Amino acid sequence: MAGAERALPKARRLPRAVRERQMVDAAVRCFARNGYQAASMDEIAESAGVSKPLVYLYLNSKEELFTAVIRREAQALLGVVAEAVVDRSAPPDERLWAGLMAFFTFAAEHPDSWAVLSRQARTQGEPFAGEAARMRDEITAFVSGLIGEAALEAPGGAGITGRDVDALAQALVGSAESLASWANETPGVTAKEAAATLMNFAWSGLGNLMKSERWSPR
Amino acid sequence: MAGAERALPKARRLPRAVRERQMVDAAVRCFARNGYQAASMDEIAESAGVSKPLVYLYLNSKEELFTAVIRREAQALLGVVAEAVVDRSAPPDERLWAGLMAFFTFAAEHPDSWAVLSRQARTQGEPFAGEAARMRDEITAFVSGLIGEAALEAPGGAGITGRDVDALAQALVGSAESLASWANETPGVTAKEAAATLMNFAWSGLGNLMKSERWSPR
Amino acid sequence: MAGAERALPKARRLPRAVRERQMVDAAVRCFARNGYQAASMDEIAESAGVSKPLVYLYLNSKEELFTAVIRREAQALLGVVAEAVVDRSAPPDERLWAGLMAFFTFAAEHPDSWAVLSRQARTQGEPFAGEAARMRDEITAFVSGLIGEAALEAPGGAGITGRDVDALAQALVGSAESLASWANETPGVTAKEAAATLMNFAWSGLGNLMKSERWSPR
Amino acid sequence: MAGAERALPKARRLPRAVRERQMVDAAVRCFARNGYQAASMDEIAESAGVSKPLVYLYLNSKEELFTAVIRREAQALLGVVAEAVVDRSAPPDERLWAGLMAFFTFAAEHPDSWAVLSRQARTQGEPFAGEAARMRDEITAFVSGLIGEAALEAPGGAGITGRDVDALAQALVGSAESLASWANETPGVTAKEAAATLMNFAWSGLGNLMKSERWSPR
DNA sequence: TATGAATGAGTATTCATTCAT
DNA sequence: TATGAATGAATACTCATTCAT
Repeated sequence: MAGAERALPKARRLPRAVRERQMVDAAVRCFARNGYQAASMDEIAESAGVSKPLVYLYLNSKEELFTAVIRREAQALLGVVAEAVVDRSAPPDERLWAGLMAFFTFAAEHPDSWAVLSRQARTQGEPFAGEAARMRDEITAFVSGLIGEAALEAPGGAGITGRDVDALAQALVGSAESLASWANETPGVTAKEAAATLMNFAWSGLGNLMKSERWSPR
Repeated sequence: MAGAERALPKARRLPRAVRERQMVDAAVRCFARNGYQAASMDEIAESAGVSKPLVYLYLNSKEELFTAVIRREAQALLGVVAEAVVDRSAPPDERLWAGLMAFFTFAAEHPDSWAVLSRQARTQGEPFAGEAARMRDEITAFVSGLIGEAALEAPGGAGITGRDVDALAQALVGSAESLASWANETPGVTAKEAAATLMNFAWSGLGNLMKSERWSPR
Repeated sequence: MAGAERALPKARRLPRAVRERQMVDAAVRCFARNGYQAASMDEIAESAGVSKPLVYLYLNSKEELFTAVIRREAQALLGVVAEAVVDRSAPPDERLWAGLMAFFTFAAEHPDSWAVLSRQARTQGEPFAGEAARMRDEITAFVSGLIGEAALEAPGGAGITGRDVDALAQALVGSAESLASWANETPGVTAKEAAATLMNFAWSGLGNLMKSERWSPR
Repeated sequence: MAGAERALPKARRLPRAVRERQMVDAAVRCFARNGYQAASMDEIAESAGVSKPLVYLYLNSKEELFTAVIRREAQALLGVVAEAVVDRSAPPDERLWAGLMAFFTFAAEHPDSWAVLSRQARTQGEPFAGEAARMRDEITAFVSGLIGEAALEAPGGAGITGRDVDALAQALVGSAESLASWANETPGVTAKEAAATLMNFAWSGLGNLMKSERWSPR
């Protein structure tokens, strides 16, 4: 009983930067659980422990808040992946492995972030749309690059066209997304397992492609 | 008085089944373009050429309408794929190829249907959630089956566990989804190309796996 | 007690046109008493005996509702004035008298209408602005016409320029506005008195002007 | 450390009177452009170059701030007009002329002040209402006095009643208001022109009245 | 079978105002 | 003297849903 004469449950008068972070954190949670439309500003404000006007004072609108969320989380995700693959002297398969590990680890450690990003990555109707899609494109482009590099090293270029590369990148990114979400909702699946599955699935397939061992109908 | 005093410009008094189909068609369009939350019942009713109360009379609620949409479209998609792979005597790779062709063809021919299905397939927050997820699970299970079969035929089972199989199925389904959406929004990409990409990407990868040629870190 | 088994205080299910009129009526009252900004849609809906959504269904927005109000009331006012002065063969003073009588009578009989119109007639900041100002300009132009006619008949045109005419019209309209509002808030002042005051004030002044009896400083 | 370590870019710590003037100045601008309701305290504080709490510290509330604005501007307007007509030995027409010149000059030189005053002069709904109306009444009373004086000098009193005088004053004030606003929004119209128009319009009309030359219907 | 009329319950957003320093 | 941080209360507008016919 001594001390603590009025337990202050909600820390008040915090500096703007701190409050702003709290708000975006809350928004990540809410958008992750309900999606953009169904999440309400009331809910977000309450979840952040502040009043609605303060959210508007700092973040201006639901749309800007969402944009801030996507940007921050996308930046974080891209950041860890980029750092993992930064060593350009490493062989492509090791770079891919490192990137995948970083990616699956991020998704596992920040399930809400991943939920927001993946949910919105393919949504087009919304007024903002692009923000998340842009990040996906960035990742896809990076993967395209990796695959392209590998193709160049292949004996005879393996007859792989630019569109082939794009399509393969789409496939690879799609399977990574799918695996990440599945891993998050399936108890006991680790980031390493997910990465290994994808590595095996993808890399050996790509390897065969590079050796011109293509499957064709009939 | 004699003769057509009611000049039915908008065909009225149609049998229930027909009206219902019109409504679900309209709903597919609207949900595809705007998503579940942003699509409005007003919009759907107008797009179907009927009054709102009629929509409620036949479909009861927005949620049930959406469920009906997902069910019908999922059924259609599953139907064409199932029919394509029905010949259990065919070799697994040919069955997979046939299934992929059916899948990508459906997605290409019914872009709105595919948009609704894929957009909702991984959404969890909504009150209904399951409907679309259920279909995805069904497809994934079928793919798991195919992969499992292949593993059994492999010399020594190749040391592939049940969860390996599930993970591979998730990866495969994810890449199919990603490729389908990419194909739909990229002019000039045909269903056959998409299917071929995936077949090469996946099947050879799987083939290597079966031969125990696994990639592992270090 | 007999009969009236469930006194229906609010007539329900009225045809759209009727409801719409009720709403605009209510809006006239509210805008008159509180001005555009301070009047709330809740208040207007309640005053009209309907729910807010119905107001929006029929009138679309506060701005459109206000525009509808101004348009309807301005039309009504212009209508009675125009009808009063329609006989172009009558001498100008009689036409002016008839117009003033019509104007002051309208203002007296529809004090709310007059309040809305006069309050908004000179407001410029609002997003719509023009609607009411347009009506004032129309009236002013008509008065300009009358004065211009009179000037033409004057011996030697009396040296009156176009801008003189405009200025005189502004003065005349301003005094009419002022008198109308004063009459409405001063018990016992009739429309006829107000019209007579203005007629004397204005017409004789104009008469002198026409005779070139101008006042000048020094 | 030595020397100007506080480089006060925005002059800070000003004496209260100065700050207060800045705030009221800013308020005049904002209220003039947007009206009472639409002007926001944020806007006013920013326009005054101070923080909102300071505005509240000095002016207490939006309503009091507005009252302060009206009072100051009305005082200023009344002041210049009163000074212009102070010579009670001058003939009435010259006093009126001097008053009108002062009025139109003020309106032209302080368009924002005039905008606030005229916009609010006839507004009744607002909670304060009176402040601006009071000033108008004061001016009207003064004009009434002038007209009454003239009537007394007229041969036989010209049969002019007290209410006639009030009505004429309303008309005169109304036309002055209208002309002032018109002059402010019409490029090239000078205060002198406006005053001359009104003088001619009004004074000759009044003169006729005094000579019992009344217009009457029929 | 079909609809025009109507609303309860929200949602994003804004604003005057105050507290703690 | 001066302000950054914070909010209660309102406001315009929307939407899924139902009633009466």
